[in-house]
Amino acid sequence: MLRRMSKSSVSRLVPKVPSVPGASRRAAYSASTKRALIDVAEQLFTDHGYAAASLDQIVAGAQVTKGALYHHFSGKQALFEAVFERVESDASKAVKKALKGHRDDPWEKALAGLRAFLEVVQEPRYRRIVIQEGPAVLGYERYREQEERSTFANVLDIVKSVLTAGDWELDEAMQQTFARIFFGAMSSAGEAVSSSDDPIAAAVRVETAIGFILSGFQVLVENDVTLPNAFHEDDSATS
Amino acid sequence: MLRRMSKSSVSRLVPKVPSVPGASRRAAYSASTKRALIDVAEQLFTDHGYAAASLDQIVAGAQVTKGALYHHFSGKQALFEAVFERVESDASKAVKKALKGHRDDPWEKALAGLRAFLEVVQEPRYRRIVIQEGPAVLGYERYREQEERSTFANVLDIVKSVLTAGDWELDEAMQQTFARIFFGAMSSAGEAVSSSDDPIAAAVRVETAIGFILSGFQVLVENDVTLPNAFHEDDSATS
DNA sequence: GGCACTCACATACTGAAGGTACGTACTCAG
DNA sequence: CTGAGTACGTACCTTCAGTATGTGAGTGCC
Repeated sequence: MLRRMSKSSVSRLVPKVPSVPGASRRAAYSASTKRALIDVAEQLFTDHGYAAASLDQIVAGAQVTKGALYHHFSGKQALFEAVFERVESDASKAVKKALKGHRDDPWEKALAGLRAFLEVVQEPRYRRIVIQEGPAVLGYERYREQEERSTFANVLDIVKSVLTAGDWELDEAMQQTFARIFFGAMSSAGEAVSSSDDPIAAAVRVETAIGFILSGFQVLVENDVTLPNAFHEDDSATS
Repeated sequence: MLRRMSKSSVSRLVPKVPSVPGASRRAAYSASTKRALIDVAEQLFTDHGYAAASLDQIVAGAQVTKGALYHHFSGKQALFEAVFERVESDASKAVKKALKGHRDDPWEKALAGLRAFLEVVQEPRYRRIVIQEGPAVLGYERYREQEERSTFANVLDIVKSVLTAGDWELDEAMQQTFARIFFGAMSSAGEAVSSSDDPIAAAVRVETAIGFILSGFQVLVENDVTLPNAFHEDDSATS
């Protein structure tokens, strides 16, 4: 029973060795198995969800054993986190790419970002891994840390562009608040789009609605309407 | 070893028997244990999350055995769903209560609903069970069905009030879209509020931001600006 | 008022799945 | 060439959701 790497080395590892030429062969093999684990895990997590995807299935799909998995990851949750980061990273890149070339008109930039996000959110892996399972598996704290430096950063960027369009002086906290609101709006809208019977029509409706909201914003900005800072003073009129 | 109902019947069931006078004693006992299970499950799900809360802990807390649990519920998920429904129902009632007496001014109604929701969303049980774990445990489909007839219904009600304030003719789908967007915005904002270092200040910021967005709406409505229906016709200007 | 019947549980067990301890072949520096 | 460490594989343990089955207290019926 000593035919250890008979199948795996031939059918999976060998074709992917020249990924990083500078590194040693062992490191290349190691990186390859790690990628294979993440690949298979992403697929199974997307298809069946976190709880229903067993580690046995994952390691079988990657043609390794649990020993390999626990060598690369501290546990199932860490593996999920690796998958999560990659999906998030890809999504963030896609949105960021769509944002290029809109440095001049922040409103166009916002709409471009919205369209890109509505595309991303229709990917099953993003829906399942990031939106649906992310908060529960990672816990809201870690979930938020991850979002903070990827998709949410994009939204914050857009929001800042739009807000500064009217020469506004808003503190960081208030900008974050606006970004949170729009981020939540887009996530929810995105979910509605992707789970709709007619995603295209739903996406159009979302664009229309958010476009309208942005129009209201624009009108206020152009008319130099400031934020109702009265809220900051006291709570005099609590019914 | 035949002291079966020695502890349970004395310490827990007896004091709650006269809950439903008309029903038989057996039914009263049964309802009492079911409630106890839901109570304990709600607590443990809130404190430790769905996965980390074991059925053994739950039945121990309710002073029953797994036989009782599986008599009342088909499984762990069904128990969670019962908890979910109650938490959602309570939240919905709280918001609905705050909405009363604002039939005249839809804008005030919206703000009142917002404030009530921001209160609700700070309850740990709502955060954990509905927002954080709900989508993952129930699956997005069932999650949405539940929301549809409770909290989301409230938001839809508010949105319709606001939209019809300007004598608008919007189809149901478009109203639903607006409601989805605001619902997502409020959920996300609520999460930000409840996980903030200073929830009160965060709540004020959210109120300010959403109030501002509503102001933009109001301006558009009062100036008879219609929705950009051009989106519905074609996609002529896709960059 | 006795009696069968059923409901509302309790008890004991099973299988699956995440995690761990330890062994081993292969690689690479020297 | 050789010792050391890496990158796994193997076997086992533990926890936990779910199941099969038993049983006594209520309840309807006569």
